[in-house]
Amino acid sequence: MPSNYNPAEIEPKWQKKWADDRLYHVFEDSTKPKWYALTMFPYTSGDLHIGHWYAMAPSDVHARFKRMQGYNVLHPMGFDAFGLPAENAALKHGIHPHEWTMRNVENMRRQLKTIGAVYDWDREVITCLPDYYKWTQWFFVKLFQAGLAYRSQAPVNWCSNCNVVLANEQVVNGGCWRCDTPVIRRDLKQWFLKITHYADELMEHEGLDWPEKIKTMQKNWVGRSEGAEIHFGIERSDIDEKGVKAFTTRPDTVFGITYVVMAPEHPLVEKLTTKEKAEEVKAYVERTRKRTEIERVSTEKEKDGVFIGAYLTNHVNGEKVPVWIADYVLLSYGTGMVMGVPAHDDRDFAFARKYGIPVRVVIAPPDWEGEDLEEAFTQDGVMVNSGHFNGLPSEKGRKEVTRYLENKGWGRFAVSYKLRDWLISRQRYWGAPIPIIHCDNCGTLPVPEHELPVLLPSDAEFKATGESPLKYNEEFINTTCHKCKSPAKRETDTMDTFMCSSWYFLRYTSPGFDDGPFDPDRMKYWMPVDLYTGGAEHAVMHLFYSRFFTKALRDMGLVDFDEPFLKLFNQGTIIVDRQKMSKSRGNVINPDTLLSSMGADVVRAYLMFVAPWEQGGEWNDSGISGINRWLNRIWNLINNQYKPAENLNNDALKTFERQLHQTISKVTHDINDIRFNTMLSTLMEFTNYLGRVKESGSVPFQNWQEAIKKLLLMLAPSAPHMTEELWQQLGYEYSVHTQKWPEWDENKAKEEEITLVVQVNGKLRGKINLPVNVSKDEALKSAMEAERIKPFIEGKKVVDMIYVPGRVINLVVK
RNA sequence: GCCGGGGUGGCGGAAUGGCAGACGCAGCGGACUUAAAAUCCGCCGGAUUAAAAUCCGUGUGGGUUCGAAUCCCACCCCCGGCACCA
Repeated sequence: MPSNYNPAEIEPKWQKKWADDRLYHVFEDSTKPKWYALTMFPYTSGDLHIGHWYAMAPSDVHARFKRMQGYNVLHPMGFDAFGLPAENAALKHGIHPHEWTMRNVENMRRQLKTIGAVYDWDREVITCLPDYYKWTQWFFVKLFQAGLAYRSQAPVNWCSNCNVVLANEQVVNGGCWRCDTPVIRRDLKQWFLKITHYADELMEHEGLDWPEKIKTMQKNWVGRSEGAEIHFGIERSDIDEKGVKAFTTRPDTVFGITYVVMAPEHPLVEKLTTKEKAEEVKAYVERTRKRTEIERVSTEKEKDGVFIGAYLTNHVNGEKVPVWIADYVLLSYGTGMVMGVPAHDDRDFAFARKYGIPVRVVIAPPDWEGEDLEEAFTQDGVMVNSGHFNGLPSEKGRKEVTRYLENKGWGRFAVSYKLRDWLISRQRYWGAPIPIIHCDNCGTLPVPEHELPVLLPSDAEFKATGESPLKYNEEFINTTCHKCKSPAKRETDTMDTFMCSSWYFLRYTSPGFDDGPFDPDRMKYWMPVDLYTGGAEHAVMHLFYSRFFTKALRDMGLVDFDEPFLKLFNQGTIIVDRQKMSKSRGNVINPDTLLSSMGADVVRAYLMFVAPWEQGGEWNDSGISGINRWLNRIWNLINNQYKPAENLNNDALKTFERQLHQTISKVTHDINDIRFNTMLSTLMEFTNYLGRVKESGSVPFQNWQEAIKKLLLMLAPSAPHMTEELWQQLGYEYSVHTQKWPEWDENKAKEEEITLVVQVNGKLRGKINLPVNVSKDEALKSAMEAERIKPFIEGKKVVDMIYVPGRVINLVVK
């Protein structure tokens, strides 16, 4: 009596057996090539939704495929467990962040297990546990010792809702990346990591198989521009400074400078401002301070500014140029001051018009005869009104002028970057404490290695006041200086959670290792990651930071590679009702209920089938039933006895073999190239074909059984539970997941007959079947003689014949 | 504004210079059933048509080619990213 496909019964059964047998236990096996397949680990938000499945299930399919191909595959899973939501939940519900987080870990681990992935849970990593964050702190100390971590007073991004500072990368459209609250500027003493040290290297993606999009985003984020720093003279007896610098990419326009603009926060503004202007300037600076980043950088807003009464000397022509301040000039970029060349910059042009500042043309537009400009001319041209540089093309002028300035001591070649150092201190509780002590005698000292971890006290009051909760924990804050033994204070800020995720992929290679963050030998065996999959939203956050970490570790001699992730793949997003899934919209698809009705295998396959993985797709309840029907069809195909017909012929068998081998070839290519949707449709087509063969019984039992076996092997990565069950029913040796991936025979896959499309004047008029080795002349002859074609060429002159072997014949007639 | 990606039946999508719409969903018709569900079979871009067949059809307009969804130019729309970076 054939059984029914009942995933609710077989899936838990096999998951338990695989776990009991440690089927997916991974160790360093030097006899096999290694494959490190990494999926971005989830944040411990509480519930796994279908979006998580969309990230995890297809990557598991690919990892399983690699296993069957003979690779020693590491495909680990863990939890990004520090972070604000834990603290917010604590404030809201009165649960301790640790308890909230670990409860979520429990639940999510349970849910992750239902996916049926090859995760080796012995390698699980949880970033909020002391045996992990000890090493996060250790890395901080190493970075500090290498001169890559420093503390500095600076204007920083502040989210007034989260009560915390944000790194530049975490400000999205002028708002907080978590809650969208517009960020404001605050002057605070903060810890930074010197990511700018690697600016040039981070722009390069040499040898990396990454999406163009991400590479471009990272390049733009670094924002390298070449130009010059130009000095201006301060000729004032009441001021010590003799000069001030501006950065420009257009040194060829220095003769066109008619004013300069400083950022309102520029340190010289107060000194330079004249008495008469003091009040006006002060008001403008105040207003700038209060503005959110969004208001300040909005391109919609008309630029405004204030003349501060002072003048600087433009060395190239000795002119005195007025000094303005305007909030569109940012202290954080370049030198915090720009030269104003209205004739050749759109912003300067608008600014000069508004305030009646003269416009002087120094790069002649084509056919220019000295008339006033209607708009700024920003392209290249010939230099005019520029002393002895007149007549020089502006492109050359950029170099010549800079060289001239350098000789005179009035400037130099310079490179400027948009990238800022990574701000990593956070004024919150739920993070790894920064392992630093402040001693009145010895200054700022890193905690010695043997004293790590600096444990996060469990009894801190975590009110979101904008100050570090640890500040008020006497027991935590008071310590002894290990150098001079006098009382000292601990640093009370915690680290950005992106610190934790910048090295977790190294920890997976040797979890539990006690003598360092990772076992150097095992790390060397597995790293770098061969395939990293996850969302594109981490382009200039996690992915960027991880590359920085790797390069810093390389320079410390801890790793010997330059890049952590060789191939990167970004999956798309699953949407519901044309919207992104989210709790607040109430459109979250809960995998748990799907599992009881259809099973994990159906959900896995549906997610891969719905659209190309990189594109993402819409969740559709009736769409998934198509996959459910298909898996049931396979189940029934195998559970109902196959009966060969009485008279078998060899041609039918040849066709059968050809179908099988073509399927293996197509499926292998598709799964290898991460084209899961077409891989599954190929398997569906083959299933439909097998259904017809079964009806006719046209091949011997032996061949049928062999084809079924290969079908199961090809389906095993996608539907691991069902195939394991059927594999066992057919009496094959446990487990289907330790079998070899089937191979195809090119000879058996080859077509014996080809179908040639026959066109007349480019229009399809018929098809002819011919042997594979047909000659050109024979093919053309057959085409002209075909019944369907004759009417179209009769009475006309054939002027050309195009023949593409195996594909098409095109008869051009007049 | 700039930089990516995209626009194909009722829907998700396939085909990246050679048969447009594979595969699946939905729909329609039929078989089985007392009936329904499930399953199986057939049809399923539009127009003309009894049918055969023909014509039209891949965002819009042009071009290259024997031949274009695919390549080139211009434009429109959608999605993602960046956006006073001097």
